[in-house]
Amino acid sequence: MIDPNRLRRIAAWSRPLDGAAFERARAGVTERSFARGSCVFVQGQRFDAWAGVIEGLVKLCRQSRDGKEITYTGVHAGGWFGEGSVLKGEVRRYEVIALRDTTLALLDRASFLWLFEHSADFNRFLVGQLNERLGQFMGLLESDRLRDPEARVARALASMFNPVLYPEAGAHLVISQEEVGLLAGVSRPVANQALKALAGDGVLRVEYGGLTVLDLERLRGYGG
DNA sequence: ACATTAAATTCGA
DNA sequence: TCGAATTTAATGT
Repeated sequence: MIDPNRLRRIAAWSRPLDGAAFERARAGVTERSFARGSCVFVQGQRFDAWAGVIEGLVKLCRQSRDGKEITYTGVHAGGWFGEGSVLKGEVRRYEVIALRDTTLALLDRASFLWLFEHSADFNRFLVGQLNERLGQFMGLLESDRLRDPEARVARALASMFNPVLYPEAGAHLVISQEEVGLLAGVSRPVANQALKALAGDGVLRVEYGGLTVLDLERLRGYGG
């Protein structure tokens, strides 16, 4: 069974839980590693666990009929995803790909539902998370500049700096420009240009193998 | 696609 | 264990 301190470290939601709920979470969490490029969850498969990224980076995406791929969002260390599919007990509507070597924590469906039924603290976290995602998707709908690479990159990044979804994350993120491109749905060179433009506006700073956000509000503004 | 530069790794003392 | 040399990864155009 997972060490209690490790669980607290990798799962912000576990920290407010009381003794019984915390033990239930402890019993339900397992860890699993995925190689870069591998598929974590297949679209259409029945999904039975809620997942959190301990280390690495995954993207949630969907193949449309004409073969084009739509990336919903990227999830990096500290982020949890899949609550929708677990709650509704329905098949996955999207697939999850590891963009680099990644370790996930998995909370099995039975434990998730138990916490959902018995823990107000757990529900508080869930509601906050769902609300934040709703806001993200409403922003997506409003956006009229989805074709502009700068806006796409800005949106992809802004979602990864969401302070509710990533309570631990600072302003710095380790991510290559290739990974930015995969998340934003643009080529690596285009991602490079977009990042440079954003850096020129003083919204962020690009570094080797990563970037630092200087003005999150303005970064958000690029998309919606 | 190619050239450049940063970082990680290996190897020899 | 230190640092130079080599290899790998990321960036810029």
